[in-house]
Amino acid sequence: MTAASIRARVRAEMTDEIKAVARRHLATDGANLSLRAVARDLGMASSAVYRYFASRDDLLTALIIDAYDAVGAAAEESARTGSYRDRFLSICHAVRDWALANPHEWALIYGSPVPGYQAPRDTVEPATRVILQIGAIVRDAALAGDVEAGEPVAGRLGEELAVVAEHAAQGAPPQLVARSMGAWIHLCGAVSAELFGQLNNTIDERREFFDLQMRGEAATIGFR
Amino acid sequence: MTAASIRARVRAEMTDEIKAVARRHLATDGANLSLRAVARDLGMASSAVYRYFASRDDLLTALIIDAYDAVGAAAEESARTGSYRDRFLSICHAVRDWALANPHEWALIYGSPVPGYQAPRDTVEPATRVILQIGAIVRDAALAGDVEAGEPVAGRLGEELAVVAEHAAQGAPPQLVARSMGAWIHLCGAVSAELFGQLNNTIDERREFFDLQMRGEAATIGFR
DNA sequence: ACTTGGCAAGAGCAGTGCTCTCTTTTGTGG
DNA sequence: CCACAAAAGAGAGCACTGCTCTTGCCAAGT
Repeated sequence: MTAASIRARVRAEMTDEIKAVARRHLATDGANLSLRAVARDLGMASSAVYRYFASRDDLLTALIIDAYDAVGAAAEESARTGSYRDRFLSICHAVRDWALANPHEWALIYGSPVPGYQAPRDTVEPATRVILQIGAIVRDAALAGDVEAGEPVAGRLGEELAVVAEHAAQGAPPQLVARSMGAWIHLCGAVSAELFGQLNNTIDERREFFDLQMRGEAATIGFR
Repeated sequence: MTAASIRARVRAEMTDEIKAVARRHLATDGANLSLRAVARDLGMASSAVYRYFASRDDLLTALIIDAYDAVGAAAEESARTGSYRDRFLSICHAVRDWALANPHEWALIYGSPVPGYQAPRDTVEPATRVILQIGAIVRDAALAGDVEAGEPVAGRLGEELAVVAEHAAQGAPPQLVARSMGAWIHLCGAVSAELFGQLNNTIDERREFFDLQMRGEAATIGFR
């Protein structure tokens, strides 16, 4: 094995270790992650961490990308069988389950953006994994005639949606893209509401309530 | 006027001034508000601010309460005329408009909670103003027969919803309470998605898209 | 006139992100 | 095998943060 690859592998392992410890800190301290504390946990000087991440924001960005990938993978692993409606609901619950298991990482990607933090280009592609899956399901359902297309969307919004449809769900009617995005937004809102405490002292049957909302979205989308 | 009330008035003015400057800082620096920077802007020592707010969290709490009150007031000032459906949509747009005008305050109350920050009791009552209004509209619509009740919700969730209905929207069928809460959650999700950049490079016709989503929720609720 | 209570200021502590310099390690080409 | 260059780590230091404690001051009330 060449030297470069040995170095690279050790470096990658160290990078992963830093991220792992940072994730652990995230779970207790939340988004205001202390690079020095992470370094202490690793038994190294804080300045050494800067060999691996140019800044605290860079470390956060790495965690954000990982989180997007993780929730995207969780959604992809959810059931691919059953009716299109069932697949949609399956994805919804997979996302919620992942969020409940990793609440701080959810907050990192779907909570308020860190001030001054500008999402780098690297984050936009992993961020789209879930919505693309929902889009694909709805598109397939549309092609199979298993979803009602409904009224087209007029005006400039309609044109925009047509562009989005072409890029992200080729073959799907624009109005279906809009309803899919609406469902995705509602999904994010429902998970955030649950995680951020807006249901406290009001709803305890969270899974059922979430399920009810997503069934509502399935109906709005128009699954048959 | 007695001395005590003079003192109290001056103190209240100072408190308001601190909050005003803090709000200004919030708009530029985001949620990681620097008490020292606020104090500098006010030309006073940072320790002096502690005469008015016991901690940075206390100052944030005060801003949070004000924000809840402001968005609640904005919703209450929105149109009280027209059909129940129109009133619902009017509230939705009022909330969105307020959020667009005060994005950082929106992030403060509906973004990820500040780590280690536990919402005090004082915040729960102002936090309910908007959803209570939506609940009242839907309840009135139900009593007027202007909304379809739809299928009742079974199981423990149904019981919980009945309790919520009794407390917050007396006379409304529990399933309508559920759908109202779902609409409110979707509303929050839609505003957050727009403010937190999830629509960037995808949808520019934000108002139209939001309107489309809220009309969908109006249909889900069952307004006639 | 005098006391007292609220207010402000300043120093100080422990922590932070980040940079700079210096030293040690380490993989490798001669 | 060994000298060398590149990579990695360590430590001090800067400017900043939240918060506390002590000191001084000034005005209001007896």
